[in-house]
Amino acid sequence: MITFSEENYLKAIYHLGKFGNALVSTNAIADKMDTKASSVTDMIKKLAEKELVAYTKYQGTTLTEKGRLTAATVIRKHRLWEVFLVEKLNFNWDEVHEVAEQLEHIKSEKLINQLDAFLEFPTHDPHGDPIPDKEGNFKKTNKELLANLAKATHCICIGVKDSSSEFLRYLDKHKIALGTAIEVLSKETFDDSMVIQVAGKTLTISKEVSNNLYVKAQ
Amino acid sequence: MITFSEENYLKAIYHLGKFGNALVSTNAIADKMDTKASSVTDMIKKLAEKELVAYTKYQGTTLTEKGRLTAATVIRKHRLWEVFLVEKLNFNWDEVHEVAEQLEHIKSEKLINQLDAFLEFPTHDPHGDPIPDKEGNFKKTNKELLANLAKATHCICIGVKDSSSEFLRYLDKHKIALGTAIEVLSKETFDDSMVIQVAGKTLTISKEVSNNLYVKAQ
DNA sequence: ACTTATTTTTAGCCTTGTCTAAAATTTAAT
DNA sequence: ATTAAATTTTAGACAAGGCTAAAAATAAGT
Ligand SMILES: [Mn+2]
Ligand SMILES: [Mn+2]
Ligand SMILES: [Mn+2]
Ligand SMILES: [Mn+2]
Repeated sequence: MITFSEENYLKAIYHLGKFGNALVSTNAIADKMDTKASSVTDMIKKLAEKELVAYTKYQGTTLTEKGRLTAATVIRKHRLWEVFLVEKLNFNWDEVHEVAEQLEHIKSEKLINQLDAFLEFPTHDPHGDPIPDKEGNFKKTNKELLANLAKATHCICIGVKDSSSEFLRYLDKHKIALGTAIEVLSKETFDDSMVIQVAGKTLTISKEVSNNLYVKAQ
Repeated sequence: MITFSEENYLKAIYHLGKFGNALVSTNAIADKMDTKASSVTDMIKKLAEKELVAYTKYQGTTLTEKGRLTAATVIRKHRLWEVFLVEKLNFNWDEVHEVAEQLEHIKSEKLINQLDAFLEFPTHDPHGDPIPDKEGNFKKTNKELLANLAKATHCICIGVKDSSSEFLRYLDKHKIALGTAIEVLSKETFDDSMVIQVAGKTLTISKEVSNNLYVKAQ
């Protein structure tokens, strides 16, 4: 039986290691998990013992196939629950993450598959992140950061990089949601700010904003 | 912050102590929790420290008002989730308990209130048990055991005492569900078996069955 | 190449929740 | 009223998951 803590470590390694491939450092994990490097070393040993990660002292850690699938399944559950909270329980997209962090650890294959069906097999969560299938796979959509678009480009918002409550509520305030059409009116080279057209109004946004909005060019 | 384990102990004490009133023995808790008396003593001390139970050495334990409310809230969550699983995710009534044991520990007031609304404020779970409100209260319906009914009585099944998978599947097999009309055709004094009329057929049931079916006489 | 800085691991300790075995207390039986 | 039986608590141990401080290994700087 895998513990909540083990699942959280696997998820962190998955994200840090670009979906399970790259070597991840002990400190990077400690940072992400908000814990100490010594605690990470201890846990990595347990995960290696269970063959969920491959670990060589001082060199770093990667997920095994078994670890990758476990991590992807936790992420699948997290994102499906986020969809449930927004679509069925009227949560706002900035309120779901904390609850999903708990729900993602519920163990029941039937539960998650029925939930998936109940939600009509969503492909993305409320923040635009893809939902892995049962095998832990998902097609990666070609999204790009709004910051990288040229002047006069038309695009549609399809996701957020930063999904903090503060950023999401900023977007709410300015009527930017997934699916919202955006046009780049101008870019300021000095501070990388942008003037965009959104929801019938023009809006000046900082590079912090444009660097955290994923869009699909039209 | 209250732990999963603490919540489970409170729930056990709540059930054993008739909703929080009576004094509960250490052994009774150990039995119900499938643990050892020494572990119970340790935990009781922690709960007493947190003022969730009142405890005097060798005498037994009762819930405080704070403990009673905490226990009732966990039970509220458990039963709401059971309704969700049956009503929305097509679980059978014998499949929900294990998953609800996990879901009942999720911490989010908004989650449980929105779930309650989404389910349209159900009053009973799939086994006929009442769902406490936010204050931990519920009106107790006057149900009685089928075993106690006299010959020729008409009644409706409104709950199960034993909610084990085995018993529930036995009921499924014989088309007995919540709401099903039952008539007592005869009672055998020798072994307390009964012949009943249900779903258009006559059926002989043992005292193990009639002692575990709650009904409302018509 | 050698020294310094950074990263990582080890060693030892703590808390939570569990256990077994022994001691203390209460209850039951003569 | 004693003695025996059952219940409950204490003492001491352990595994999981965390911590701090010190040691070891790797990486960087001159
Ligand atoms: Mn999230
Ligand atoms: Mn998300
Ligand atoms: Mn249940
Ligand atoms: Mn139930």
